[in-house]
Parts: sequence; C-alpha cells; structure tokens
Amino acid sequence: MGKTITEVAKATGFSITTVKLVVNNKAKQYRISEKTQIKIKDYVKEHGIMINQVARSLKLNKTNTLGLVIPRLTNRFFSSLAQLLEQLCCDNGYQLITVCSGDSPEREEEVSKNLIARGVDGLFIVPSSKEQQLLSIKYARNKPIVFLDRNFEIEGQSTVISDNYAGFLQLSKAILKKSTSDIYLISGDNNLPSIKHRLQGFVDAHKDLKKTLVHNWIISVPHNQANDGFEGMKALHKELKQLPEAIVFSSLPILEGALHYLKLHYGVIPSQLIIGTFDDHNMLDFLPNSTYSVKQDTKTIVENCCSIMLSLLKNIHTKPANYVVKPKLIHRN
Amino acid sequence: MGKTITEVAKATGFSITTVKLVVNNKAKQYRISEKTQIKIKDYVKEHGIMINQVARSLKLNKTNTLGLVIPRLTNRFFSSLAQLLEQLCCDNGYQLITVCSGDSPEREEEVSKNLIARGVDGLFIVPSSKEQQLLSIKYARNKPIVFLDRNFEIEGQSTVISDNYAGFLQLSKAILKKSTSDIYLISGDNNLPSIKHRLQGFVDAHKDLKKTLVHNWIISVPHNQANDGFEGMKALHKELKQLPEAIVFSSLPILEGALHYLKLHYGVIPSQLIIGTFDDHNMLDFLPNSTYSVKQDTKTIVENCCSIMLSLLKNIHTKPANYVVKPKLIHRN
DNA sequence: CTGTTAGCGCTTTCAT
DNA sequence: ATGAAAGCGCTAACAG
Repeated sequence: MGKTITEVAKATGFSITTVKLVVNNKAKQYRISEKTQIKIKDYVKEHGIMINQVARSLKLNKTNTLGLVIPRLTNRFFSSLAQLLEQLCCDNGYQLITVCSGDSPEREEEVSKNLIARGVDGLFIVPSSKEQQLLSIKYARNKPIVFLDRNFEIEGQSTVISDNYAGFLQLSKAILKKSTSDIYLISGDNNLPSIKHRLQGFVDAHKDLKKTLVHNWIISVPHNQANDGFEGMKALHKELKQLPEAIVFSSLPILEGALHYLKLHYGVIPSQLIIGTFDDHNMLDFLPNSTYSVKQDTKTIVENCCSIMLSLLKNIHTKPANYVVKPKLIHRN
Repeated sequence: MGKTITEVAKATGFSITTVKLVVNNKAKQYRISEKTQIKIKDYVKEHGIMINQVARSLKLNKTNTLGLVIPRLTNRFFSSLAQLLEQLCCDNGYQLITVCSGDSPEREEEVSKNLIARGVDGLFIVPSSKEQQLLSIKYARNKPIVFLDRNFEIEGQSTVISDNYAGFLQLSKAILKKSTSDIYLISGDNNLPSIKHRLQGFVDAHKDLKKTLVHNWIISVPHNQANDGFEGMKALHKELKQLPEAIVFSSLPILEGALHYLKLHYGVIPSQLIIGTFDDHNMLDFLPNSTYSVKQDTKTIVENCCSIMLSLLKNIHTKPANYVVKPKLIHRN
C-alpha cells in the first residue's frame, strides 16, 4: 500500500502533473481524457498511493504538525488536555506531537528545540520557569507559540490559563463556611504563578469572611508530586499531633501522597477530615470524606488554545490573546 | 536562533562540506585550518544553527520518529506507557509521536496511515480488532511494528503483553481464599483477547480451588469505560437486591463507574465489599475496602517494546519476539 | 584541507 | 489536455 506520486507517474507513463490532477479530482477541471483517468485510477486502485509528507513539508516549509510540551502525561489534567487537543488539532488538519518535560527546564529546552528542528508549525507549551518561557520565545522565532496553564507574566504572548485565584477563593470559602477556621494548606511548587494565585485565593477567602488564618497555615513542599504530599502530610501531622478539621491541597498528586500517609498511619482515611484540592478526579468518589475539588474546564481551555493557534498560523502578527478560564467547584457528600 | 547549514556556508563564504565538518567536530580529523574553524564557530555562536530535520529525513528516508497508537491517554495505564516509552525512545535518538484511536477501528486506521505518511520509522500499536491489526501490517509494509497490550493471535508478529491470565488467576484465588465464593465479575470489551484471558483466570481460580461459580457470575458491559461500569453495577445491584461479598472488575474505568453508582445509591462506598480490579492506581488508597489490584509492569513492557523495535529497526528481518510480562498483585488492607 | 554535485519526492509555474 | 523543470535543505561520494 502506498506508491509515491512519482512512482505512479513512471509506472503509468504519464507525467507527475497529470497523475496529481487525477488523484486530486481535478481531472474534470483540466479536461484530462477519460482513458488517461481510467488508466491512472486503475493503477492507484491496485497499488495504492501515499503522498510523502516529508517531501511535501520540505517543499512547502510547513509540516502540518504542532508540538505540545507538558510536564507529564501521568497527571490527569495534562493527559486529558493532550487527548482533547490532539483531537481538535486533527480536526483542523494538524498532527499534534506531545512531549514531556518532567518540569525540568533543561529537558523542556531540549524537547522544544527538537520539535522546532522537526519543523512543527507551532507550539503549545506549559513552561516550567520564566527563563524557559523566554528561551522558547527566542528559539521559536517566528513560529507561533501558545503558553498554557502557566504564565510567567511576559508581555506580548498568547496565554490560556485557568482562573486559579477564583477557584481556590471559592473552594476555601465553601470550606470555611462549613467548618471553623481550623484549616491548613499543603502546597507544592509555590514559585509557579498558578500556585501563587491559588494560595492568594486561599488567603483572601479568609479575609473576605473575616476569619483569621491558623498559625503556620501552610506546609510548603518542593514539587507537585505524590511523595511531596506524603512528606508534607507527615510534617503537618508531626506538628499538630492530630488532624485538623480541614486540609486543602494545591494539586491532586499532593493529595494522593498525603492520603497515602494517612492510610499508612491510621489504617484508613479518617472520614471526618474535610478535604479540598485543585483538580478533580472520579476517584474522589472513593473517599468517605466531604471533599471539595476545583475542576478545570479542559474543553474550553483546549478550544481557546486551538483557536488562538489557528489565527496565529494564518497570520503570525495577530494580536496576542490572553484567556482566563473559569473552573468549577465540585462538592462530594 | 537557527540558521540552516546552507545559510551558514553562504554567510561565511565556505562550502557546505567545510561547515558541516566544523559543526560536527570533525575539523581535526579533516585538518580544517584554525582560521576557518574560528570564523565558522564565531558565526554559529552569534546566529545559532539548526539542522533542518525535514530535509535530512527526505534525503535519508528516515525520520527518527516512531509512532504509538493507543486507545486513550486518559487511561492511566496507557498514559504511563506513553510517558515511559517517549523517554526511552528519546534516549535512543527517536521522537515518539503518540496518537489516540479511541478504540475505534476507523480512527485507528486513519491515524496509523497518517503516521506512516509522515514517515515514522516504526510503529507501536495497541490494536482495537483483529481486522485492524491485519490492516496495520498491510499498510506498514516494511516498517517495523510492535503490537502492545493486545494480540489477536496473528502469526509472525512481534508482541508485548501482560500475563492477563496469571494476573486474574492470582487475584481471584486471593479473594476466594478470603471470602466464600459469593464473588461476581463486571467486565467490559469481552471480545478483546486480554479481557478473555482475564475471565479465564477468574474461572480457573474457582476450578483450582474447587469452588463453584455463583449463578450469573458475569455482568458483561460493552466497553471499558466508566459509564459502562456504572450500568454494570446498576444491573448487578438490581438483580441481587443487595451487595455480594466481593466484586471483581475487568479494568479501572469499570471500577470507577461502578463505585460511582454505589456512592450515589448508598451515599458512601460500602466498606465491607471486597474489591478486585485489573490495573492499579494510588487512589485505591482512598477506599476503606479491602482491595486487590493487578499492577502491570509498565517499565518491563516498555523496555521490551523498545528493544524489539530497535532490533527491527536495525534489521527488519529479525525474528519476531513475543513477550508476556508478569503483573504483580497488590493488596490493600 | 576544501568544494562540487546528484538527488530524495514534492509543489508550482510555465510551456506546449 | 499534458509535460518539463526548478528548487526546498540536506547527505554522501567524489574531486581536487
């Protein structure tokens, strides 16, 4: 399956132009004779034809591919993002290439360069640091970039992020209204703007409701991973010697790790603990606890990303757009 | 950032060959003069250089890309698979392109063709049906393919799968030893060989332990998705009017859906229910129940896939290899 | 030590 | 109605 267009031309004895006209259904338009059409179509029916996209890309200086750089696929938010974006890109004639940076700036630089060298027509990037975001802009040159999920406040760039502040403001208020103010926060990667905004939402919820933050209200852990959550929970537990009324987690992996600690320590997850977390997952159903989760609107995020990219692809000088997508608070129990 | 090699040659006044020799650090070997080296290196330092991989690929008829076709990224097993495989391919000089088929044969055909037209050097495929597996072999022609996770028993192909039978045999025995034989199975996509083997393991565990299967022991649902699990649980519950001692689920999404039904119906997950499932997830920690899960050895699977692919890439006539990777039973509580 | 050249398969423009 | 040819940027082989 899959002769090249040139091979078909050689085999049938017609020129490349004629073959192309026939296979692109422009035969009528250019009045190619019936005989010729039939001969070519028969050959194609028997042997198949497959346009070599590499050669096409070289000639047109356009690959019809787009790159997506995310921290990791095992994070549910990013995997849904990748899946939806792939589908949407495909619907618009583009093949998405997804790569993981592991949140390491070096790796992000490497994979981004790689994607550009491979000739992607544009890039979606979840930047791991301000420096990397700037470097990407430099490397991509005149290729369109849309920054996703995080924006290190660089002027003139297109960005699509969730409203992290509003999400945690709403979540924290909901919990504060249910409970006293005995509420702690375990948070990873606090230098990320998205996390900073979440923290601010948590703090402002207290202010708005005229509640005071508990002493040592935040446990900071280095990253957004399960083992960080485990250590954070351990630290909090060691300090308090007991469980508070409520704990809020800056992300799902942190929550996973923290609950693993509790399970190890208590044998079960203490069900009276009120739990808040950024990001949602079906498996929160598994908990007996009252849980509040901030579900990001992945569909809208992806649609915005894609529409920005398509305008940028049409005209690189399109004015940059900055979307902030509202998440949704989900309550269980 | 990123002049082409030709541009550098023009700008510095040297020939393409000389420039290549210098940037590839073969200057010494070919005794390029110091002066020339410095001139070229200075220019590159200032303007950067970026090899156009598209042109390179066209010339060499090799793109250094590999394709991975999976049902969906939102399934945890497949996302870890993709993430690990991407890393391993990268370590070996290949860029992985992951696409989702949604378990639809039509879409699988479309994306596979697309990958081949884009010139991937080889393909990893989780086939959705026997017909598609055969079609992929036909389309790929002389490109290497490794089939993953499922094998519809086609001769002469390289495959890497988990030992589904052993996994469920072990899991079912563990549960049967703990409980009476009041144990049901909710299972989706029963026409997949992997699922068939799991069912057989379930049945044979009863045989081996001389227990009899309960009446109507299996609830079959069409697919491997959460809403299928929801419907399956509903059906079982309607039939029994109560909960059995134990339920085994053919996959995590099915379990998710089923527990969502229980949560809706009972308000909490009844903690006396013993739960068994294929695939593992940290979030099973969240359950108060006694759970048994079969954790696939993703790392070994990926390593096997990659090593087969690399030999096939070296020599397409390498004898096909068939790996069956042992999973691990995980017990909680 | 350095330069030249053919050609990968395609698109596009211009000729018949 | 059909064909010819240039050229995208690179590699590899050969030529000085």
